[in-house]
Amino acid sequence: MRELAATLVREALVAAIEAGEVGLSSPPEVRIERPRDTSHGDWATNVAMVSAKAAGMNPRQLAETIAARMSGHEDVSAVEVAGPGFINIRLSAHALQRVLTEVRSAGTDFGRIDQGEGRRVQVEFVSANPVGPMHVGHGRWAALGDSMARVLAHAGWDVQREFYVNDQGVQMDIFAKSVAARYLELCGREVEFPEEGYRGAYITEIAREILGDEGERWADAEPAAREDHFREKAYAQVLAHLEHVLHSMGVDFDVWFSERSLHQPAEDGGPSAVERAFDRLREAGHLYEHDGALWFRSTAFGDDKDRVLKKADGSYTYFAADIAYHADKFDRGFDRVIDIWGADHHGYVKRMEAAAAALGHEGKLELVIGQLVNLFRGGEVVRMSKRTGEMVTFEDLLDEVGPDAARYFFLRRSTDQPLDFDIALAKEQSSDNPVYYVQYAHARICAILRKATGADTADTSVDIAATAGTLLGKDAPLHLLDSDAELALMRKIAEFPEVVEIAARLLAPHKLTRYAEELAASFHQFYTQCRVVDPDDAELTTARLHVVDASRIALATVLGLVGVSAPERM
RNA sequence: GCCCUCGUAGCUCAGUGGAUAGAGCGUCUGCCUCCGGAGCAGAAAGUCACAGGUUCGAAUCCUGUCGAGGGCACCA
Repeated sequence: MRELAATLVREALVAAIEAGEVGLSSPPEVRIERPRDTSHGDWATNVAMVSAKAAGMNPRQLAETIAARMSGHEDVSAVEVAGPGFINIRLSAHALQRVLTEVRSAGTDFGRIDQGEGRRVQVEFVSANPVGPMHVGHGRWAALGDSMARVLAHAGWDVQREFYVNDQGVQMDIFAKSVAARYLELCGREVEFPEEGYRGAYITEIAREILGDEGERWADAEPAAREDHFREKAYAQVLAHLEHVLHSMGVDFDVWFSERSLHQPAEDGGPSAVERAFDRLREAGHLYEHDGALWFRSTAFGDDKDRVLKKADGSYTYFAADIAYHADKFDRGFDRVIDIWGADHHGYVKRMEAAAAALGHEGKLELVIGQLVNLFRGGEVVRMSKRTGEMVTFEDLLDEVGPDAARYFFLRRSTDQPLDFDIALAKEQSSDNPVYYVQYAHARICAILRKATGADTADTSVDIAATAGTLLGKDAPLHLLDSDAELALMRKIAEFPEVVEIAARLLAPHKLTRYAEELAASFHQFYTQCRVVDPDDAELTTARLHVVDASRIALATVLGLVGVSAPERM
């Protein structure tokens, strides 16, 4: 639609130039935007204001000249000059009716655009430490990353989802020690629980499981051997659990990338990925030694201070592995590399950007910072304490509100805004709950389509998409669709490809939920004002069923990008 | 102290340098002989934190002040 409007303006401008009405050698780029106030029309352009000086005309005069050549076009119902020289364009009912046919032939491909042109993009997200349950923030980032991936794919990108597994380091060691301590307690031994150990009940459960599987034979083993064994067992179990929880919300990863692998020798026995990354930085002159440690001169790329990569004791910092990890991502040939991090990691942004630049990939890395989630229950803050272990995990939340409500609520706010998640509202089955509001519109549409078949509306075997296909032939009297409610609904449907474009470009999935609510509202308004199935008017019924079915497709498609189901009945 | 993010209606939040700043909730007033009322219509509600600057034009960009959250390890 935007392209249609731009083309209309461009053609009018070219015609005016050729007719000698406008003194321009070549037409300028035509920028089309949405007027903030819809009463100004569907589209507006400031092209007359931008090129007035070059044309030697005043902006309004130029605008009038262009507008005159646009009026009368079958896709334009009104064109007017406003303010300092805006050209406001209202598309005709004819142009909107044509969209219905496009939507219905596209099906779930509706809104697919070619922004990515098949280029490759990787989205890395969640990447929670596999040492315990995920918190609700992880849930938000999971929904965010997955929807981002879905909308990027819809916008023509070749997308890969990746989870970076921190399977090495201090956290893992503490984790192993914690499990070992619980195990020994279960064996009736006197043990001192590690100072910094994880005290969650799940640690004891893992220990109990090991005890059940392998008996007490580890009680008298060497502590180091015991911890090594427990670390592997416990970590594999937690990782499988994370995968399971994410999957139950419809989030699946293409790659689970192990941090540990970065430290292991290459397949040919050569240096590890970490050492190879060091070599690259060293050759480029970005490393130096100081106080027995190896430093990265990140200040050369805008960081606040230089960073240690290899400590004086010979061990590597987390950052060292992260540099190697990103070097590996770049080597894999992605055109874009997107990381979604929690707000608690945002202090890390500058040094990672510095590392990307030092590796010769400035601008290829996009760091998205997801703000945290505050849980409420009917307006009351849900208090959580890590110390006492009193907390609502992501899994708890999923169990309580279900995957649809969870995903929908996680995506209702812009990424850089902290999210207040009201558990009571998410469970409510009323119009106050936006996910029900949107899903209800879809179920209502399906009820109409069932009704239109004349079949038993209680028959659950009706295939809605197939029904709509057979019910509605290619030629329909769409010109009958000209009431305000019908036009408004068609406008909203036609807006969808634009929403995909913006959501993908700005990496902003909350545009999707917002659009879904607007579309649902347009549909409910249409429903209230226009009776669809009317035995006395077969023509109008057919035409309206076309809008209804196009609404169904648009709603189901946007919900698909959000990752929420589109129920045929509720 | 330094860095990052944020500050928009009573509340929760949209807003891509454009025109008279929008939506939901809440408050108030209405709409069911009719395809699903889990719906719809209407009303009231604003110093876009504040002060400068850039621009033909700023909620949006820049600087400063105030306020909120987060980050400032040879932790991850």
